[in-house]
Amino acid sequence: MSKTILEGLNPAQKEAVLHSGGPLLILAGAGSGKTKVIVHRFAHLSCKVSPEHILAVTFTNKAAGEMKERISRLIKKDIRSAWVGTFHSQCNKILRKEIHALGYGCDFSILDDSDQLNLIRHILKEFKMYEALYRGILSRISLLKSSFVGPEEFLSRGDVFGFEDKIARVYLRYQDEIKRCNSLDFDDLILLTIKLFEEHPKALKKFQDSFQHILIDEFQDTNPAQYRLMKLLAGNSGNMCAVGDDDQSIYAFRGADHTNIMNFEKDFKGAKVIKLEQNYRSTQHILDIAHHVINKNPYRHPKKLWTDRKEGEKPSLCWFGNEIEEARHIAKTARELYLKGAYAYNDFAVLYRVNLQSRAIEEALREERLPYRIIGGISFYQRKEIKDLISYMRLCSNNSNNVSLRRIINCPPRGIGASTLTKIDQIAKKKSVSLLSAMKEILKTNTVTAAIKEKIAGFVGIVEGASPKNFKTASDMLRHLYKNTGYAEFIGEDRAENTMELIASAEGIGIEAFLDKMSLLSSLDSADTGNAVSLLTFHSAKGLEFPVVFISGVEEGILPYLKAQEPKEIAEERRLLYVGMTRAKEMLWLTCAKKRRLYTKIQEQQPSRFLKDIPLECCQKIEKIPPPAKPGSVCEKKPKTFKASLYSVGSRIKHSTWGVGVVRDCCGEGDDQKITVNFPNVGIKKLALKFAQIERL
DNA sequence: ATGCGCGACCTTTTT
DNA sequence: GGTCGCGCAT
Repeated sequence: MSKTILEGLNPAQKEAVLHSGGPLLILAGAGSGKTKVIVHRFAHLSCKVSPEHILAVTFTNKAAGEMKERISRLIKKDIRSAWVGTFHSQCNKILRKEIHALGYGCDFSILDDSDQLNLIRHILKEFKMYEALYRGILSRISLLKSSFVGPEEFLSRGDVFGFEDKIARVYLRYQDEIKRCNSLDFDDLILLTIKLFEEHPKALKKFQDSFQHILIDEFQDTNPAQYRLMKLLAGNSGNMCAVGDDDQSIYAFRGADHTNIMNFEKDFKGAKVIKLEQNYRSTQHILDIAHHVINKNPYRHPKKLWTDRKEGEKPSLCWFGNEIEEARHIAKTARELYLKGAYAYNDFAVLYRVNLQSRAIEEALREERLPYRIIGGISFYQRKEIKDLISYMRLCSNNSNNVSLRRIINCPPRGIGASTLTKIDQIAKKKSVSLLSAMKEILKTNTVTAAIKEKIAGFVGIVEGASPKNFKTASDMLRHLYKNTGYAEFIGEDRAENTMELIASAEGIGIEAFLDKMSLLSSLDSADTGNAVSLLTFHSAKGLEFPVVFISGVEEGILPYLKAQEPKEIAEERRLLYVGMTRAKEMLWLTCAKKRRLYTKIQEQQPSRFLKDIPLECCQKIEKIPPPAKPGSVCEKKPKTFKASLYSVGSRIKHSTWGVGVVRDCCGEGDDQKITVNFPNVGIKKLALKFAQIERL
């Protein structure tokens, strides 16, 4: 058993896995086998203590899922019930059992960020504050919460300008409001768990005893609250193992504090520190330029990645007239590599700083007929119809959830508008009850017209008729709601399809479990299957790797982004580039454009300051491609028309002698049609349709 | 109560 | 270029 656990590990990894107990900090460079170490360490520990006594936390469901799977494969045990999960899901699990000690009901709802934004907007309106900055306000509040600054304390700090004062008032109100809704936001999940432990030592003791070892992934991304929670749980044993890389800290804007890494050794005296510097992902050339970029950052744990893989091709740096040419070059290069047969579509990734950059790239890829997928865009679960139906469910299972009620009270329109809602709100406040209870109150009185009463009664009827105890599964409840709320008639065909998909995904799942899952799910969790070029931001690229990576827009204003001004912010932008570069396994392109269209303005762009830190000799070529001389003469937007060919790119065919292959290119028309096919065991072949004996699969 | 036009506004976002 | 909220008109 123990032998397989150590198999294939290098000395540093082995040391990390075998470390017997006490605080351990693993500084794991990009591609150094970080997850492997955590998985193997978990397996090693589980030889002595049972898996339920190990707490392993990650930031994403995806990471947690992968970790679970790899662990159970390694130790050949079902660990589905083990404590391997995200910070938020672990806290949810604890709080569902223990939150009554803090005066909440255990049926609390979890607000997602659109719920939070709606609430903030509502509060601003109520305060007659017409700030267009509600997004900024929410993120301020979240930052304050995750660093333990309560509204009262924030208020007492005072400030002369009054804006902070306003935020403090909104903050206070926000906190009261969600408490009244028996709801928790993501920060509360962490904060209330801390509160529980700090105010109820017995509860803390119980979990401290239970968790004999703690493993934290992506430690550089923890915020002060998350770190404090982990320190509490580690208690005196200090059996805490944190794995992270300060060079990959790119979430400071969300409160992540990578100085947690620096503080670890202070907080845990005698902590063992192990560096993982051998990289298993990239070629030496890629590591070299990445190192030149990151090495300029002050305050980092010095480390230098190395590899014994081949040197590979030198990364390329290209410079184009505008973002369209840049995108075309990327698409063309990808296509050429693909046609050579060396790479599949999903070996390519195009990375960018801001989502709007994807537009030009998408267009170019379509022109080249390369399939692509955008990772991390708007997710299925953020669609209005999905969120609405979930809100109905939330309200029905937690009648105090005013946030959900506000969302759907007039959706589909049922004649309960702003004025009626205000009336309901006033009554709710006066009697300090939930909005739904206030509506029921109104029905008993004669304070509103009969017409409005009827509408209110209709809504209350819907909610009461859909009590969760009436249903066995989440899908039953959704089906019922979809019909009885009038939603079915309210939405169009394509949206109806989405709701069907939602209902299908809820099949056989309990209502509470389903709601938890929906609250704690993210866009990145949805399937990433399919063979396609990936388009994604640096942020979404973290933790991923691709044989061929294009980094677009390496320009001042994009990377570093315009809004990054402070040295701290610039340092984070630099880390973004570093994260991007270290995604590449074999080939890496850095591209820039002289002119770039941002929204409606066309801007002159300068090369990024970060490029100056890369020695010339480290790059294979610096291509300068001047913009076309005559703008009119170049095919502006030649709408390429393709005859619907029997054999489209990507389809599979069978050849009489070479067997099964994948069509990589089609050209010519009519009798002249030729296709390029890659036969895995034979290679690339060009076939004339007229002669070749092929059959479509 | 709803529908429409105008203007402001844009990062990144694991939960 | 697209979204979202506001204010005005119906």
